[in-house]
Amino acid sequence: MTPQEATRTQRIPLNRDRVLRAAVALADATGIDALSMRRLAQELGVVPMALYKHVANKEELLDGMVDAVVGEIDPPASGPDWQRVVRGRILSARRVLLRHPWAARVIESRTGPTPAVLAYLDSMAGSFRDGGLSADLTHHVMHAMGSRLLGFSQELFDASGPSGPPDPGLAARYPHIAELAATAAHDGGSTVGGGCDDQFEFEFTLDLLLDGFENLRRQGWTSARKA
Amino acid sequence: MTPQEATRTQRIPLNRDRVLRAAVALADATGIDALSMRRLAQELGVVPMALYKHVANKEELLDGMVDAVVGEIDPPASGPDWQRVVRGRILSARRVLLRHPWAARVIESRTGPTPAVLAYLDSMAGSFRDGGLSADLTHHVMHAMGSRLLGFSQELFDASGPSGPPDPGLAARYPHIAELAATAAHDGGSTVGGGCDDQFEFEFTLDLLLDGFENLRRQGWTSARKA
DNA sequence: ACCATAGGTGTACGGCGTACACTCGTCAAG
DNA sequence: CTTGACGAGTGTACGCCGTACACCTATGGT
Repeated sequence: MTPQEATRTQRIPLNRDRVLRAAVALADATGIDALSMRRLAQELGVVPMALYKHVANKEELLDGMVDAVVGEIDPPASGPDWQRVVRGRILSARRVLLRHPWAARVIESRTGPTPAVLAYLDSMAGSFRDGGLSADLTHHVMHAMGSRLLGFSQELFDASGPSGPPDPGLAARYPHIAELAATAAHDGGSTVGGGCDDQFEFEFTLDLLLDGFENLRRQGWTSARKA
Repeated sequence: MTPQEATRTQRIPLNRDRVLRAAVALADATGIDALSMRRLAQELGVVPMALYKHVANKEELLDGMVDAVVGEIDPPASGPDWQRVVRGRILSARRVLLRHPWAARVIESRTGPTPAVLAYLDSMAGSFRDGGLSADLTHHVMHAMGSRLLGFSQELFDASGPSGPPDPGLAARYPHIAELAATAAHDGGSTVGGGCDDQFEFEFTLDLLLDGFENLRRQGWTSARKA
């Protein structure tokens, strides 16, 4: 086999998707700390700088990996019981994050939410709204779920729009998020800026859990596992 | 001023505490990504390798920083109302983590819990026990709180003892944690190893929140802020 | 007066992300 | 068929990182 033939057969010319998939696979196999541009390039049989024709830099690579992983989460089921719908979706998200143990930390390390994350959050908010929760309640409920159960940390929400007037068209793409942002904006409570009252959100979740715990305590709750 | 005098006056010979405090201050001021051994050494007017006489490596430096920060959390107040006690303590922890925005991520990135974190968790568990919650319920409640509200992620708990028989003496130092570990061990449910049933803990929290949300919804809950 | 020791130094290595200039294969226009 | 633009992959190089290792030097106990 001549070198040219060898070259010709192995060229499958490498596109952004192949790069992202290889990156996810490498992170799954060897951990996120072992994922370097150089190592990834080697895995793809290519020189490190070749990757930069497909991703701008490592940050964008990580963004792409996050989107790939979040894209694995099942779409919401349909049904009349909103708790069932939300529960199933979140358990699907949890399964995805268990498949990619590095993902939760990477998601939390992103400075701004990526499109797939926004879409996921938007559709989740939609499930609450469809279940009959008010936009107001949905807003706080989303914050509460952000307390790790969604896999995403709190700050993710705030980062969505710190700059000036909201991008029109964003409301069209993510209607539920836009609705939540609106409710946050027009109840000009304790915060000065346009953002959410983080302190309120935190205490909302905290008190909800504490009351729940107290109820369980009063009922003499026990985990009742089959021993 | 001779060089010797200059040397003598500026020598405050640098100990582990000064290193840790400088590291925390540097991370507070410039962000955790800008905290490098070289930069920190420069801040202390010293050559990079000098730091290694006081911390074994960067991981241990980060451990030390975590302990320093967690040590800032107020001790639990005393009082008959356990919800008040826990609430106050957690809000203190939150204030600390807001003062050191890098800390939450660093804490979650540690592979094993540091002594101050263990002490904090132990004393928190003690507050629940003192409030009358059973050891069993306290166990799950701690997991639920670990869902970000404590500032620490879930996995922190599991890491506490994956290896063999538990260290005797640890039970003496952290009695409540030992108690929780015991309840986890002897209800040999769905898990094979000695650890917790993560799935159960996750769903426990999830269902608690969901039921809380549904109750709020039924009551037509509204955030009732003074507009 | 001696020397062990603890704290600080200097040099060096391998790995990282990536800027920049290049080569080379492909393909459309002349 | 020639040409030349262009996109994909290359090679070299820079500055940062953590840290191993050998060295110096002041201090304090004998």
